Amino acid sequence: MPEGRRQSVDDQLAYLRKGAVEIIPEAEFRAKLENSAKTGKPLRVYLGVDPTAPDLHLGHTVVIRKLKHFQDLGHTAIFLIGDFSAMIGDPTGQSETRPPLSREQVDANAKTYLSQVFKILDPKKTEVRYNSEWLGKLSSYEMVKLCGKYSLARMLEREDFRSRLDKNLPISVHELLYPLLTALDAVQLASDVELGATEQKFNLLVHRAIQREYGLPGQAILTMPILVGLDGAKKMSKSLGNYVGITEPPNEMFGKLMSISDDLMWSYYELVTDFAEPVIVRLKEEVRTGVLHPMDAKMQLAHNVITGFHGEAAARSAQDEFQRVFRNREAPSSMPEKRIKEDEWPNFLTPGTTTVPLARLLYSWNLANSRAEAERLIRQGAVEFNDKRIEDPAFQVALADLKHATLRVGKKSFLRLIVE
RNA sequence: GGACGGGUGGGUGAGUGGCUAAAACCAGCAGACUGUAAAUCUGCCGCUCCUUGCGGGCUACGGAGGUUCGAAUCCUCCCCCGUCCA
Repeated sequence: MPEGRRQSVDDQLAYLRKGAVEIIPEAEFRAKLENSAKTGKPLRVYLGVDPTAPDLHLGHTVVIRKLKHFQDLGHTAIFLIGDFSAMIGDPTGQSETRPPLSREQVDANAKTYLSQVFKILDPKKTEVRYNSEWLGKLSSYEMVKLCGKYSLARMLEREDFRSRLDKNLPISVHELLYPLLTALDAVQLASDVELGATEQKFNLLVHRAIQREYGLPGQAILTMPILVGLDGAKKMSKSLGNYVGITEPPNEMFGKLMSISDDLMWSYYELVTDFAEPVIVRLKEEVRTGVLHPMDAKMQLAHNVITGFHGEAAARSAQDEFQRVFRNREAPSSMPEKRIKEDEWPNFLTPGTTTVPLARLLYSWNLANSRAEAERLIRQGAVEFNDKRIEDPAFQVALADLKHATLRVGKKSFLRLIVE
């Protein structure tokens, strides 16, 4: 829905509601939109993100895309980097206390975050703020005053704390401070709306409550679903390894997106593409009735997502490559290369021979995490050397055979060797 | 500060002196089947060395010592977590 600056409130509402789980309170949110339409004053909408990891993945983009929607409608998008709060650690969804991040890590992460966020948001129209700006100089007096505005019982209502308490797991006192401190962001920004994933609901509501304590009207909150990771079970996260990073190369993205289950595909359509709701419904129906092959629907999804980050041409070639390698089982058009100088060979050679154990090569080239694993892979038939499957774990490769050799490990790893 | 309970491999969690690189389950990896799906089935799942063998060596049950031919299992001290009491 491009350039909807002067759209009706109903249209805005419909657009903003797509994919959202909850808008609290709904009526107030509508009133804010109406008021904004009347006065011509854009709403101040913010999303706070703690730079806890250096890279964004598709899961992060769900809520960033929603912020983008507000931006499209002419409202003020504020991207808040929690450079201070990241050093406390958000207890949300954590079964244990987070290790604190150092200043250096946070700064480095914040930097890469922004460049990635601007793949989605319009940098010229985005207000970027850092919460160290005000939290960094908060006095202990103000801190105590802030703590006086919320009760322990209410704090402990929160699911994460409850369950940890029940399971006799530790909760550090500083973790209680997290929602309170970040509430000052909402106060400082004088936000009308705050966005977040559903797991942030508690924090967002605390922010609203504290804003009112500080004499502000109290923001509306809009929550988005958590994107399920590639495994189809847990939330997408880097540490679980079930993610698609938004800076990943197109081929990588394509393969990862194709590996999700058919069921999961629809929530990806919903949350990480701009296909309109009716289009998604139609596709779903076509797959159900057998008009459209689910694999083709999934390819279209992958294509669309990749186009957003890398452009149409890259998406197309990723798709071609995918067909080639995985459907037609051909070698990839280009594979990673390992260059090695001829005079380095002696390091590998078995003394007194001119051969080297294949397992050792796999390990040295990072195709296996250990020699033991390399031998395992060979034993299980996962390894091809020059298109021939090797099953002897003690297989020796002759030096002469190594010039312009290719290695394949499993379905996804290829390596071309170039001896210079 | 006191009393009590607990800390095992990526996770959950068995194991109370040798048969335990450590049950079981989950996760993960590979192969088969496919649409590189999912589900399912089969195998693997600490590191290392070689002569690739039901091979050798090393490391591992919070930490450090000790007892013992032998310790995840017993003893001592320490660290960490929780519960109750103050």
